This record gives sequence, C-alpha cells and structure tokens, in this order.
Amino acid sequence: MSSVSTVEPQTRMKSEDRRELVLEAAMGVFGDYGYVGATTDQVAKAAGVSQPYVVRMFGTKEKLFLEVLHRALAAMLDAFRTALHGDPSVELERRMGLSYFELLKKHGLLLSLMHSFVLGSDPVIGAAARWGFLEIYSFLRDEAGFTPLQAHEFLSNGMLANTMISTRMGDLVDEDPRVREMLEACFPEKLGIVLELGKLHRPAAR
Amino acid sequence: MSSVSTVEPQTRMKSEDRRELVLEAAMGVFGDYGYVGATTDQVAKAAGVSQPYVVRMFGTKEKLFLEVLHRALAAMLDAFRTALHGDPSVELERRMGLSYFELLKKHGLLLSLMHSFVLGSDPVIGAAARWGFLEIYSFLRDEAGFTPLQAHEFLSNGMLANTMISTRMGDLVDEDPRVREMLEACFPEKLGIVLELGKLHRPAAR
DNA sequence: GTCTATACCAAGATAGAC
DNA sequence: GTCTATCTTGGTATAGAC
Repeated sequence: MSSVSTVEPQTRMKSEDRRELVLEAAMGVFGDYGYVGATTDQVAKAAGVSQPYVVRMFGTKEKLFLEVLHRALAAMLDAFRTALHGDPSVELERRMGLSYFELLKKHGLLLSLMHSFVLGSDPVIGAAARWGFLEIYSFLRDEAGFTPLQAHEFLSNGMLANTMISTRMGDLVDEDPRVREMLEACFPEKLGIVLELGKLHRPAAR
Repeated sequence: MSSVSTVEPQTRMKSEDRRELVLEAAMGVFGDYGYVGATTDQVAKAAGVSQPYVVRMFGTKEKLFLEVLHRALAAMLDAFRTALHGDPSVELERRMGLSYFELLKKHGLLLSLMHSFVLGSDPVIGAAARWGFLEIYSFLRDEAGFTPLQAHEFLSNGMLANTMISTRMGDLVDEDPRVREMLEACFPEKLGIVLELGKLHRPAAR
C-alpha cells in the first residue's frame, strides 16, 4: 500500500486541475524519498501523467519541489491560523495540537518540510527552507503572541515529533517496549492515531 | 572554504589508517549533501583517493553510509557517557549541553545523523536510523537515569537545535532580527559559538 | 494539453594493471 | 594498497508529433 495513489489513464484536463494533481502527487513522493531521492518519473506515475510532462509543467525538478515546499508551508500556517482563531473555550495549546494532527494526515506535507530543513547546504532549497522556518517562527511570535520561550517550546516539541514520524519510529513499536514509552511521551494520548497514520503511509519499494 | 579538506596525493598507507581517513571525509560529505545527494566521488576527493577505491573499501555507498552512521552514533553516545560520569559539581544538564557543543565541532556528525533520521522510508538506512534513535533514548533512560519526561525534554531541545543547524538558520542571522532572537532561545549563551561553527562548515558549491 | 522518443550526463560499480 | 579505464544504469531535460 503506497502513500501515493496512481491515477487513471490520461484524459485531457484543465491545466489548473492537472497542476493540482501533480503537486499533490509530488508532495507524497518528495515526502517519501526526499528532494534528491525522488524522481520526476515517480511523480509522473503517481499523478498518472508522463515524466516529460511533469518537467514541462514546472520547468525543473527543483522548481517543482519549491512549489511543493511553498504549499506545505502555506498549509501549515493556514492550519495554525485557523486553530488560533478557533473555539476560545478550548486551550490554545490544545487547538494547535489538534491542527498538527490534521496536518499529519497529509503525510507528504510534514515530510517534505523535514527534507527541506535538512538541506541547508543547498543554495536554493536551503534558502527557501530557512525563510520558511522563519515564517513559522514569526507567525508564533507575531500572530499567535507567543513569547520566545513559548515559541521555542512549541517548536522543539514539534520538531521531535516530526523527526520521529520521518524516522518512522512507529514501525518499531512492537520490537522494544522503550519505543512505545518514548512515543507516548512525545504524542500524549495520540499514540493510536500516529501508529494508524504510519501504517497508511508506507511507500512502495522502488 | 569547505568543511571537507582535500588530502595530499596518494602515498601507500596502512589500510586501517586509510579507512579512517575515508570515513572521516565521508562523514563530512554525507553531512553536507545527505546520503542520496553525496557522491562517492566527492568522498574520494575529500579523502584524497580515487572513487573506485572508496567503493572497493566499503563495497557500496550504502555500506559506507551505514558505517558513518554507526560511528556518529557511537561518538554521540560516547560523548554523553563521558559527560554523565564527569565532574559532579557541575549540573548534569549543563555537562550534557557542553558535550553536545563538542559534537557540533564535528560538523558532519550531527548532520549525517539528521539525514538518516529523515530517511525512515528507506528499508536499510531507515531501519538503522530507528535503532540508532532508540539507542539514544535507551541511554537516556537506562544509563543516565532520565524519566520519560526528562528524556523527551532533552530530545526535543536537541532535535530543534539539530534542525536549526541543518537548516543553517545562522546564515540568516543578519537578515531578520527574529532569527537572532530565535537562535538565542534555542542556544542560550552559545549563539556566538554556533555562528562561528556555521561559518567554518560551509561546503563548496558542487 | 499531453505523449513518445531520445539526447545527454552523472554516478555507482567492475576489471584489471601496477 | 591504489589507480585508470570503462561499463551500465538511471534520471533530467529537450524535441517534436498529435
């Protein structure tokens, strides 16, 4: 079961819709294999179009990735923003946490971001990742009104969570009791959901 | 200025020493470009040997990376262990923190680890990364005597720090005042050192 | 708007000499 | 123990047809 579903044979489509489809597919593939590891052909297959067409649409693989990155960031900020203005009877922390879990459902979203964060040495992707990170921090400070300390707390919890998801620590949950304990500390009361999502998002072998 | 220094023309060497040299070089290159992005040729150049020889020594690029990963993990645990049994008049938190900064000096060490953590979908590297992560957690619990909560705290702070270093957020420190604030929250009293290290470890363009 | 065919290059791995 | 030469594969990108 792959996280990237293949799409039916090519019918003519409005370019906006097709673009959407390809971006969606790309997010999944980049999430699974990283910017360098992913191939435009995998993206094409996942979107049900030909490889050259993918390149044609976005110019280069790099530009495609940047677009994915941009969307992932936007979606994330959007989710947090929604949480921010959500039901005030629920604690803000909790609302943000729930948004985060919504994001997890879009598997490639977090993973594509994570891959970009580790590419700081790449002149193009790295720069984009830095500005993206800063955007998140600025949101927390300026829009959400967090103190630097609160922002740090929020980000560190998030990063550890993201790392564990990227590493697929859930796959080890039955191998060693320590893993369950660790994941429970990291995802309080949400272990079940995380493990479920982890099962769904297993990429096919290349 | 590259983080990977090139080595003088080839003289015959004891295989153990040469191996050491290549592994050292590989750690730097993998740290800068990631497992997929790094080439055996880059490693070879950095170590001052021929590309086929690198492959010859380790069989495959994958095996080379696994070896690097193994060493990075070992070095990390070693550093933490030393800190653990260090001067008891200094607070444990502080000792561990200092060890962490020692590790930062070996640029490729943290970065290679980070790259492995994001490759959870890779059947070989991903598995190794998971066990490595678990090893660190187990150390914190079993040897350092941390509670799950303490371990979580330690790991989340570490992961955020690692991510910021991977992303090279320091490169943005003069572009936006928020960046300095953020880094200060993340590396209390150590901002200067981090920025210095960041400057040293800038890889050459490919 | 989308495909097929293909050029072109980079990179891992192998063979074999020294 | 180490190199040079080379095979092979896979992957991005281009050309051009439909």
